[in-house]
Amino acid sequence: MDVREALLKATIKLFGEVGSRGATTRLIAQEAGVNEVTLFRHFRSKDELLEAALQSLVDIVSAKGLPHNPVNPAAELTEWASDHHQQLHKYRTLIRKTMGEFEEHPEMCGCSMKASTRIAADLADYLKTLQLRGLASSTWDTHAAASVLMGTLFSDALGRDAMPDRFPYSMREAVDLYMPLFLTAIGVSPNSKS
Amino acid sequence: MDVREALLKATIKLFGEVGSRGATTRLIAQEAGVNEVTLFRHFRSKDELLEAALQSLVDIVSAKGLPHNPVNPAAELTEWASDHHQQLHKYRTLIRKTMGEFEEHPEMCGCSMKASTRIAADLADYLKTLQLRGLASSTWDTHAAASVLMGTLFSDALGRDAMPDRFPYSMREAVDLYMPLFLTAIGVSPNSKS
DNA sequence: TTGGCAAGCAAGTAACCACTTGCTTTACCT
DNA sequence: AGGTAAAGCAAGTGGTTACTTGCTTGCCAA
Repeated sequence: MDVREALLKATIKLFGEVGSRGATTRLIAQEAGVNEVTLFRHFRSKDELLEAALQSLVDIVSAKGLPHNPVNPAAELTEWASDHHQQLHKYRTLIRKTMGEFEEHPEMCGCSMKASTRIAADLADYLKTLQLRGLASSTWDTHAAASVLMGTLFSDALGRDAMPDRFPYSMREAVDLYMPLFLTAIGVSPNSKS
Repeated sequence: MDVREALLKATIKLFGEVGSRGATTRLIAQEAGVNEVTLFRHFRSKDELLEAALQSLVDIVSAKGLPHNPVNPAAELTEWASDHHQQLHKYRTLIRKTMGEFEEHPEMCGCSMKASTRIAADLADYLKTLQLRGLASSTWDTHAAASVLMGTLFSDALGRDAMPDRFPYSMREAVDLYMPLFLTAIGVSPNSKS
């Protein structure tokens, strides 16, 4: 397998476990199964490696999008939320580290932040379409509603393992508990079927 | 002023800025205006200092509670949310670092997690009371509803500075945009006045 | 005046870090 | 067989880290 790819993969894994300062070049090289010197032959510095690793991850993780033409808002939003929730949970340790190091490595975190911003914009667009077509009530702000749903999923996926008492229901039940609340909030009938 | 207190304060400030690995004993001592050796005369190790510092902070930060007897749910929840939102935003860098180092220092983060869990339980209790007294609908789970509100405020307070595009409204407007959505979700009239 | 305690200060220790250098080995291509 | 490029390996460099040691200074009370 490609050495460069193995280094990127090892970097992502270790970064998620011990952060950028804990992920030493020695550990990364060992995890990738290559010599430490080889690491510096492929990347000029550790910072360059970190940035490339996070960038490669953002390229890989492309979330499923919402349909451009809403047909069954309740079903479409629920499926989207479930998928987004799982993605967040899968990368929760990485996301936590990235957030924690935002002040120190803003350029490194920038790419993941952009991904999140794009997803939020897509969701807000979808919600706007629902309003325009009369499939939802029009008394609320689309960006605010998108923040409510994404914030709920985000804090659940990231806080669930650290604070089990705060989430006394399984990951699978979670979305089913959140969605009726959200759909009621935006005035979409939870029972509609196509 | 007390040396020990100055060290705790400096530790909290630096931890919020550069994390536990970045907050070196040299920096902490310099920030506190004492000699580095003095630091080790007051605390056996850096870890002991970090734990004491976070513990002291949790003792200081005691959030305003919700009333035991709901009178005006919309007003009471809005005031509580605004207060909680401001607290989260004030300590956002510290919270980010704490989350990022959860895997490495679980015992250190445990105290702040407990605080969050207690606040969530209080909110869930309040919401349960609303249901029992017929002040809200009863079709939703109280813990899930608490997670929706707290998750929304949490991700806004922590993500606002990193992703300004995702939150195209000011911090003061934010709660006013979120609350109508949440109150609608739990079946509380947003317009009720006492 | 004297004793004790808290803090300052200079220096040092052992470990670890990112990164470099010089050289050898392996593998593949013609 | 021979040439080339990539990887391994041992060793080292300069810097930083947590933490220690030995000694001096200042202050307050008996």
